[in-house]
Amino acid sequence: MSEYKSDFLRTLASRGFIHQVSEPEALDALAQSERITAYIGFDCTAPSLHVGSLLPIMMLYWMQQTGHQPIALMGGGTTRVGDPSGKDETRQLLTEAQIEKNLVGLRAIFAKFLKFGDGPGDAIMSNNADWLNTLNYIDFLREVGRHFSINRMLTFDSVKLRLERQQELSFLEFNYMILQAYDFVELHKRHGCVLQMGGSDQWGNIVNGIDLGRRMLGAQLFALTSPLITTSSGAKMGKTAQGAVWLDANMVSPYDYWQFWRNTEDADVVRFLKFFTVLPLDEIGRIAALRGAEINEAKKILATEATALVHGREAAQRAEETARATFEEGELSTSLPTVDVKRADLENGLGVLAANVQAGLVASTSEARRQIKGGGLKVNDETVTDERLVLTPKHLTAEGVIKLSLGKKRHVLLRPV
RNA sequence: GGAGGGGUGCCCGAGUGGUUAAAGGGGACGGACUGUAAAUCCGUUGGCUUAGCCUACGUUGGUUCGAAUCCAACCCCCUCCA
Repeated sequence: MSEYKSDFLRTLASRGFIHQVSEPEALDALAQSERITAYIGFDCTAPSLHVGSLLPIMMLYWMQQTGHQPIALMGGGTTRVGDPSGKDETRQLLTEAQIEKNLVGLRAIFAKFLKFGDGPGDAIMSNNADWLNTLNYIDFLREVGRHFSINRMLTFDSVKLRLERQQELSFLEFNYMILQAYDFVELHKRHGCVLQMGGSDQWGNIVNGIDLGRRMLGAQLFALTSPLITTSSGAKMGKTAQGAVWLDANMVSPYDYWQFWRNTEDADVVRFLKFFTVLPLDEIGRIAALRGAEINEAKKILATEATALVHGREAAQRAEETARATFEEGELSTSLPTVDVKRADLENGLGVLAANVQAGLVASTSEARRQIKGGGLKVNDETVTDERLVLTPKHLTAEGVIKLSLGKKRHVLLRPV
């Protein structure tokens, strides 16, 4: 771990980002002697990135911080093929228009973590559609395809798994690894990129790229993968009942984003501080000394720091303050997530069931009914016992809102307009 | 192309004519206990205008007082053979 001499690898290693590295000594020496360029590929199957993509983004961030050049590669071309790794079923294909739309959203997120530009060390955003879309099939087969052995490709986990389980693997998907390998070569030619990083499930794909680079160009390329992160209780990272935790404020509000981190399991706090904040390690070390209920303080730091990276310091502090007022003071904070209701509807009387559905706390009136039976719904902090309760302007608090709560953690304010 | 097996709720999986909105498990949500944690325990887990009604067991028809369960056709998946 600490035997790395370059800032780059030392930083990544000490914060827990490294799972496997190919030829670590050579890469370490290279990163020490010159500015290196590395890339990570992101697929654009969704309009935004979620917490699951944060880890690779942070790797690019640290890379730039330690004086190297990161490339965020958008898989505009490969998204049209679909990575079979780790999936049982063929992935749905997206139209070009959808992909194009998604790319716009992703760009905005990267800009928060990386400095883009034309200077040395400035980050580059690239799109593999630029070279994949115009490939000539026969030329490609002759130049690139000749270097791939089917015998060997069949031994890769991503392929082997599908074959063993007798699950369909289309020729289209089978080509994914070739295209990804080709990306690496192309980025080496264009930008002198020598390193591809990614999650540990990408190891095989990355190594393919290294091989191809050596065969086609005689270049020495490197691979670095990060561990697969799950929570301590084994759950996948970044999923909640409401779905993925997106990095786009319109999809997941800064307050909800803050709450996501605030609810981290005890055992994960230190690890997450290293991954998802940029706090120096000695400070994290001090935080790590907290025990028992004090860990709550660590979680607040994690939540605020992680939120600040994505949504800005101001929004993070506002989220922290909202949470403090709501949970610690038991006060009503008007900066809780708010849903508008028509004033006329309220004057006519709005059923609690419908109100909670509108607020998005429950998916259906049936669910609202069940939650009331289980004592899980509150109006202005009073448990609802009668599902026929009707909300009227009388329920408005001094602040002019009605507070609806599901369980202890989820609160929404209804505001008449 | 031939022979056999199978498609059930968010997922896995039982159910072979009636009290089946469908066992059991997982996940999820709520409650209790806590520290807005984990573990544990309890409850809930199709929808609606909820003492009732509607929709649901691959699709479409049929048999029957009554079907997830029986029949026919079709679609899809798997196993073995070619």
